[in-house]
Amino acid sequence: MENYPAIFFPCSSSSTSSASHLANSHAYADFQSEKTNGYGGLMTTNMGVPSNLEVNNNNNNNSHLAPLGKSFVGNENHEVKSGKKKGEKKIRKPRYAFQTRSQVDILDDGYRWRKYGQKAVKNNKFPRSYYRCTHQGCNVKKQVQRLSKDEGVVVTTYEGMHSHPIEKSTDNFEHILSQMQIYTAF
DNA sequence: CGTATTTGACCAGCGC
DNA sequence: GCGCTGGTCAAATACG
Repeated sequence: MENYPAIFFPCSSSSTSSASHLANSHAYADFQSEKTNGYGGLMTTNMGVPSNLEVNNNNNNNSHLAPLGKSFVGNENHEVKSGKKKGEKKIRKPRYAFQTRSQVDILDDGYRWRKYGQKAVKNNKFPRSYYRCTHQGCNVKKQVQRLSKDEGVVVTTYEGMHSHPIEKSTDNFEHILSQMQIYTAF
Protein backbone atom coordinates (compact mmCIF):
# COMPACT_ATOMS: atom_id res chain seq x y z
CA MET A 1 0.00 0.00 0.00
CA GLU A 2 1.08 3.47 -0.62
CA ASN A 3 1.56 5.93 2.10
CA TYR A 4 0.87 9.07 0.30
CA PRO A 5 -2.67 10.05 -0.04
CA ALA A 6 -4.00 11.12 -3.32
CA ILE A 7 -7.18 12.92 -3.05
CA PHE A 8 -9.70 13.42 -5.71
CA PHE A 9 -12.43 15.77 -5.03
CA PRO A 10 -15.82 14.32 -4.88
CA CYS A 11 -18.19 16.04 -7.05
CA SER A 12 -21.43 15.31 -8.52
CA SER A 13 -20.96 15.26 -12.15
CA SER A 14 -23.86 13.73 -13.83
CA SER A 15 -26.20 16.06 -15.47
CA THR A 16 -27.96 18.39 -13.15
CA SER A 17 -26.51 21.67 -12.28
CA SER A 18 -23.21 21.03 -10.72
CA ALA A 19 -23.24 24.53 -9.47
CA SER A 20 -25.56 23.72 -6.69
CA HIS A 21 -23.36 21.00 -5.44
CA LEU A 22 -20.12 22.66 -4.86
CA ALA A 23 -20.81 25.84 -3.14
CA ASN A 24 -18.06 25.14 -0.75
CA SER A 25 -15.73 22.30 -0.06
CA HIS A 26 -13.45 21.60 2.78
CA ALA A 27 -11.15 18.72 3.16
CA TYR A 28 -9.72 17.19 6.21
CA ALA A 29 -6.89 14.77 6.21
CA ASP A 30 -6.57 12.47 9.07
CA PHE A 31 -3.37 10.62 9.57
CA GLN A 32 -2.40 7.90 11.91
CA SER A 33 0.69 9.36 13.32
CA GLU A 34 1.00 8.33 16.85
CA LYS A 35 3.78 10.76 17.39
CA THR A 36 1.75 13.62 16.21
CA ASN A 37 -1.19 13.07 18.32
CA GLY A 38 -3.85 14.92 16.55
CA TYR A 39 -4.59 15.34 12.97
CA GLY A 40 -1.68 15.07 10.69
CA GLY A 41 -2.90 17.57 8.25
CA LEU A 42 -5.84 19.64 7.47
CA MET A 43 -6.59 20.76 4.03
CA THR A 44 -8.97 23.43 3.17
CA THR A 45 -9.73 23.66 -0.43
CA ASN A 46 -11.99 25.79 -2.38
CA MET A 47 -12.78 24.66 -5.85
CA GLY A 48 -12.41 28.01 -7.33
CA VAL A 49 -15.72 28.85 -5.90
CA PRO A 50 -16.51 32.47 -5.63
CA SER A 51 -17.15 33.18 -2.05
CA ASN A 52 -16.17 30.60 0.43
CA LEU A 53 -18.45 30.48 3.34
CA GLU A 54 -17.16 29.17 6.57
CA VAL A 55 -19.36 26.21 6.90
CA ASN A 56 -16.97 23.70 8.27
CA ASN A 57 -15.34 24.70 11.45
CA ASN A 58 -18.28 26.52 12.72
CA ASN A 59 -20.25 23.41 12.56
CA ASN A 60 -17.61 21.32 14.15
CA ASN A 61 -17.83 22.92 17.49
CA ASN A 62 -21.39 21.91 17.78
CA SER A 63 -22.52 18.65 19.15
CA HIS A 64 -24.25 17.48 16.09
CA LEU A 65 -20.92 16.66 14.65
CA ALA A 66 -19.86 14.73 17.65
CA PRO A 67 -18.79 11.49 16.03
CA LEU A 68 -17.12 13.08 13.11
CA GLY A 69 -15.72 15.94 15.01
CA LYS A 70 -13.64 13.59 17.02
CA SER A 71 -12.19 12.09 13.95
CA PHE A 72 -11.54 15.33 12.31
CA VAL A 73 -9.95 17.55 14.78
CA GLY A 74 -7.54 16.49 17.39
CA ASN A 75 -8.28 12.90 17.99
CA GLU A 76 -7.11 9.85 16.19
CA ASN A 77 -9.98 7.98 17.50
CA HIS A 78 -11.33 6.96 14.16
CA GLU A 79 -9.83 3.53 13.85
CA VAL A 80 -10.67 1.28 16.67
CA LYS A 81 -8.09 -0.60 18.59
CA SER A 82 -5.57 2.08 19.09
CA GLY A 83 -4.30 1.73 22.57
CA LYS A 84 -3.86 -2.01 22.68
CA LYS A 85 -1.07 -3.27 20.54
CA LYS A 86 1.75 -0.87 19.92
CA GLY A 87 0.96 -0.76 16.29
CA GLU A 88 1.91 -3.91 14.57
CA LYS A 89 -0.69 -5.60 12.48
CA LYS A 90 -3.42 -3.14 12.99
CA ILE A 91 -2.59 -0.66 10.36
CA ARG A 92 -4.88 2.21 10.65
CA LYS A 93 -5.63 3.73 7.37
CA PRO A 94 -5.81 7.44 7.08
CA ARG A 95 -9.10 8.90 6.29
CA TYR A 96 -9.94 12.02 4.45
CA ALA A 97 -13.12 13.82 4.99
CA PHE A 98 -14.64 16.29 2.66
CA GLN A 99 -17.34 18.57 3.69
CA THR A 100 -19.34 19.67 0.78
CA ARG A 101 -22.41 21.65 0.24
CA SER A 102 -24.65 19.57 -1.88
CA GLN A 103 -28.26 18.83 -2.36
CA VAL A 104 -27.63 15.22 -3.15
CA ASP A 105 -25.92 12.62 -1.06
CA ILE A 106 -24.39 10.73 -3.88
CA LEU A 107 -21.38 12.68 -4.92
CA ASP A 108 -20.11 11.05 -8.01
CA ASP A 109 -16.37 11.22 -8.10
CA GLY A 110 -15.96 9.06 -11.15
CA TYR A 111 -15.46 5.79 -9.37
CA ARG A 112 -18.01 3.09 -9.04
CA TRP A 113 -19.13 2.43 -5.54
CA ARG A 114 -21.13 -0.38 -4.10
CA LYS A 115 -23.09 0.38 -1.03
CA TYR A 116 -22.54 -2.16 1.69
CA GLY A 117 -24.11 -0.64 4.70
CA GLN A 118 -26.08 2.10 6.25
CA LYS A 119 -26.27 3.05 9.86
CA ALA A 120 -28.01 5.67 11.83
CA VAL A 121 -25.65 7.94 13.62
CA LYS A 122 -26.26 9.44 16.95
CA ASN A 123 -26.85 13.15 17.06
CA ASN A 124 -27.82 12.97 13.48
CA LYS A 125 -31.15 12.44 11.91
CA PHE A 126 -29.68 11.24 8.68
CA PRO A 127 -28.10 7.85 8.28
CA ARG A 128 -24.54 7.29 7.23
CA SER A 129 -23.93 5.27 4.13
CA TYR A 130 -20.97 3.04 3.60
CA TYR A 131 -19.59 2.50 0.14
CA ARG A 132 -16.83 0.39 -1.24
CA CYS A 133 -15.04 0.66 -4.54
CA THR A 134 -16.11 -2.13 -6.82
CA HIS A 135 -12.84 -2.36 -8.62
CA GLN A 136 -11.14 -5.64 -7.95
CA GLY A 137 -8.31 -5.34 -5.54
CA CYS A 138 -9.29 -1.83 -4.70
CA ASN A 139 -10.38 -1.65 -1.14
CA VAL A 140 -11.10 1.99 -1.02
CA LYS A 141 -14.00 2.81 1.17
CA LYS A 142 -15.98 5.88 1.71
CA GLN A 143 -18.83 6.93 3.87
CA VAL A 144 -21.29 9.66 3.26
CA GLN A 145 -23.04 11.50 5.97
CA ARG A 146 -25.30 14.46 6.05
CA LEU A 147 -25.46 16.93 8.84
CA SER A 148 -28.73 16.93 10.59
CA LYS A 149 -28.53 20.56 11.33
CA ASP A 150 -27.43 21.60 7.91
CA GLU A 151 -29.03 19.27 5.54
CA GLY A 152 -27.27 21.06 2.78
CA VAL A 153 -23.90 19.87 3.99
CA VAL A 154 -22.64 16.44 3.09
CA VAL A 155 -19.57 14.94 4.63
CA THR A 156 -17.76 12.38 2.55
CA THR A 157 -15.02 10.42 4.20
CA TYR A 158 -12.57 8.51 2.06
CA GLU A 159 -10.48 5.69 3.35
CA GLY A 160 -7.69 4.29 1.29
CA MET A 161 -6.55 5.09 -2.16
CA HIS A 162 -7.54 4.10 -5.62
CA SER A 163 -4.81 2.44 -7.61
CA HIS A 164 -6.71 2.27 -10.82
CA PRO A 165 -8.06 4.76 -13.30
CA ILE A 166 -11.43 6.27 -13.09
CA GLU A 167 -14.06 4.20 -14.74
CA LYS A 168 -16.54 6.75 -15.74
CA SER A 169 -16.20 9.57 -18.13
CA THR A 170 -16.34 12.46 -15.83
CA ASP A 171 -17.52 15.01 -18.26
CA ASN A 172 -15.99 18.32 -17.61
CA PHE A 173 -14.85 17.19 -14.31
CA GLU A 174 -11.72 15.71 -15.58
CA HIS A 175 -9.84 18.89 -15.91
CA ILE A 176 -10.88 19.91 -12.49
CA LEU A 177 -9.55 16.73 -11.05
CA SER A 178 -6.25 17.24 -12.70
CA GLN A 179 -5.95 20.43 -10.81
CA MET A 180 -7.38 19.19 -7.64
CA GLN A 181 -5.18 16.20 -7.17
CA ILE A 182 -3.40 16.62 -3.93
CA TYR A 183 -0.38 14.68 -2.94
CA THR A 184 0.71 15.06 0.58
CA ALA A 185 3.89 13.49 1.73
CA PHE A 186 4.10 13.06 5.43
C1' DC B 1 -30.20 -12.85 -15.73
C1' DG B 2 -26.53 -10.24 -13.68
C1' DT B 3 -25.50 -6.68 -10.78
C1' DA B 4 -26.42 -3.21 -7.27
C1' DT B 5 -29.04 -1.95 -3.16
C1' DT B 6 -31.52 -2.74 0.99
C1' DT B 7 -31.74 -4.09 5.57
C1' DG B 8 -31.37 -6.69 9.78
C1' DA B 9 -27.99 -9.39 12.08
C1' DC B 10 -23.62 -9.80 13.72
C1' DC B 11 -19.25 -8.35 15.73
C1' DA B 12 -15.65 -5.64 17.97
C1' DG B 13 -14.15 -1.75 20.77
C1' DC B 14 -14.97 1.47 24.32
C1' DG B 15 -17.11 3.62 28.39
C1' DC B 16 -19.36 3.08 32.41
C1' DG C 1 -19.31 -7.43 32.67
C1' DC C 2 -22.74 -5.13 30.17
C1' DG C 3 -24.60 -2.05 27.02
C1' DC C 4 -23.99 1.29 23.48
C1' DT C 5 -22.14 2.61 19.16
C1' DG C 6 -19.93 2.15 14.78
C1' DG C 7 -18.62 -0.84 11.05
C1' DT C 8 -19.33 -4.98 8.14
C1' DC C 9 -21.62 -9.14 6.29
C1' DA C 10 -24.86 -11.43 3.76
C1' DA C 11 -29.43 -12.86 2.29
C1' DA C 12 -33.16 -11.00 0.13
C1' DT C 13 -34.83 -7.75 -2.93
C1' DA C 14 -34.98 -4.33 -6.65
C1' DC C 15 -33.54 -2.80 -10.99
C1' DG C 16 -31.47 -2.59 -15.84
